[in-house]
Amino acid sequence: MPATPRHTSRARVEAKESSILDAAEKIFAEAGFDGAKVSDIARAASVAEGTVYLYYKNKQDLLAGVVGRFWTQLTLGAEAAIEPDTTTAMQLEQLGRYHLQSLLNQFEVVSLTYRARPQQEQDLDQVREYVRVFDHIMQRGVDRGELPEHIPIVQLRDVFFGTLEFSARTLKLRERPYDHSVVTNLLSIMVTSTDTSSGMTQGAIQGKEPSNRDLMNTLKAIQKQLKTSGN
Amino acid sequence: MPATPRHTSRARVEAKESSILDAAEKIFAEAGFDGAKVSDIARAASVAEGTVYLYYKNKQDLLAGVVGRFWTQLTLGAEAAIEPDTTTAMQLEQLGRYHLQSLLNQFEVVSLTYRARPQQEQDLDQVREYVRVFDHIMQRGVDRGELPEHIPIVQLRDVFFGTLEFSARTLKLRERPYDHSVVTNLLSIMVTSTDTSSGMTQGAIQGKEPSNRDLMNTLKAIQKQLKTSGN
DNA sequence: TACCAAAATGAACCAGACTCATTTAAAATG
DNA sequence: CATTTTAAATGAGTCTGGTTCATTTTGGTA
Repeated sequence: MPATPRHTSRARVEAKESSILDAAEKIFAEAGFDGAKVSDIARAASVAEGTVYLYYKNKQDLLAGVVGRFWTQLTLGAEAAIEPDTTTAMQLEQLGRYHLQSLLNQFEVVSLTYRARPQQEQDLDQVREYVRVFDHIMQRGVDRGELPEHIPIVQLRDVFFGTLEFSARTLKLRERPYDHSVVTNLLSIMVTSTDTSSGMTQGAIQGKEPSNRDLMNTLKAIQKQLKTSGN
Repeated sequence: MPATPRHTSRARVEAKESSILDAAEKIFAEAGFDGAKVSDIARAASVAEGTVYLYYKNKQDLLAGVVGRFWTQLTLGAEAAIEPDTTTAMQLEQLGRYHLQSLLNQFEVVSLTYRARPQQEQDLDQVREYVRVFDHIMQRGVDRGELPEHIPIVQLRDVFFGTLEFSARTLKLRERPYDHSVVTNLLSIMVTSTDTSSGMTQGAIQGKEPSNRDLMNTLKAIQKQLKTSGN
C-alpha cells in the first residue's frame, strides 16, 4: 500500500503521488471534472489506470487532492507575500493583490473547488486554513493597537474575500486582466469602516435612512483611525 | 417534438416540462448533481427515462434548466420585494435581506449554480439578469440625485453580492440562521463609500504603500460627500 | 541468485447516461 | 365515428467511463 510504504523510500512514493496530482490538475483544468477521464489523467501521469486508485479512493477524492494542494500552496504563497512588519493596511493590500491575482491566474482550479463535494466537511479544511491568513493580519493589527479592540474580523473577512471572489468572476466574464484598482477600492471601503462605532459591530443603520449622523460617526471614526495608525 | 408543438396545447407541454424541472430540482438538491440519477428524476416526475431527453438534451442541460428557472424566479421575487419609491439605502436593504434569505433557504440549488458548466456562456444569463436588479436600484438613485453621478455601480455590485454570498457560506458552515446584521453592516460599509472621489472610481491608492496621504484623501472625500449629499 | 512483499498493471465489470425502434395517445380528416 | 396521420412517450438495449482485482513486475533483502 502506497499509503504506508515500509520498504520503499517515501520520497519516490510522494514523487509519484504528486506527479499524479500534476496530471490531474492539468486535465481537470482543461476539461472540467466531468469531462476529465481517469484514463486521460493516468496517461498524462504515465501510469496505469489502476495505479491512480492506489493513491486516491476515487475520482472525487482525486479532485479533493488537487484542490486541497492548491489551497495549501496558496496559503504558503500568501504568507510569503505579506510583510508582517508593515502597516495592517499594507498587509491587506498585499494579501488582496495576491489573492485576486491567484484567483485570476488559476481560475479553473478555483472553480473546481466548488465541485469538491461541499457536503463533506474536511474537504474544505485547506480553504479555511487559507482564509485564516486574513485573520492573522487583522489580529496583529489589533494587538499592535493599530485597529480597535472589537473590530468584527469575521465579518470584514467576508467582505474581503467575498468581494474579491465576485470581482474575479466579473473580470473573467468580461475577459479583463488583473486590475489593481479592485483591491485598492475594496481597501478604501474597508478602511472607512475600520472602527467599532462605524456600524460594523452593532449595525449603525437602524432607522430607514442613512442619516448625516451615521456619516459623521464614520468620519470621526476615520479621524481616530488616522491618529492611531498613522506611521 | 415538444420543443415546437404544433397540434398540442402549449399549456400541457409546459406543465410537463415544469413537472420534470420540479422533480429534477428535488432530486438534485437531495443528492447533488453526480448523485442524482436521471432514472430517479424520471420516476419522481412520473415519466419514462427517455421522456426527460425529449425536453432536455442531457443531464447538464437539465441542471441548467433547474438553475435558470431558480434565478428567474429569484429576479421576480426581488423585484416584488423592493419598493422603488423609498430611499436607495432602503431598497438596498430590502434587496440585501431578500438575497441573503434566498441564498440560505435554497442553499442547495444555489450551490448547483456553480456546477452548471461555467464555461458555457448563456447558461448564466439568468444570473446576470438577477444581478441587474441591483444596478436598477443604484441607477434610480443616481437619476434622483440621491447618489453621485459617477458612482461605480459595477464595483459596488461586486461588494454587495460578493459579501452576501460569502457571508451566506459562512453562516451555513457554522449552521447559523439568517442574521440581519450581515445586511445592515454591509450597507453601513457601502454607505461610507458612496462617493465618486473616495477612491472607488480611480483607485486612489496607486503607490505601493497606502500612506497617510491616501487615508487623508479618503477622509476629504467623505467630508465632501457629507456636504454634497447631506439631506 | 532466490525470495518476498510492495507496487503496478490493464482486462473485465458494472453503474448509469443516453438512444432509438416501437407503442400509445392525440389530433386531423372525411 | 372510423380512419388516417402526426406527436408524444416508452423502456429495453447500447455505450462510455469509473472502479475492481487477479496477475505481473519491481525493488529491496538475505
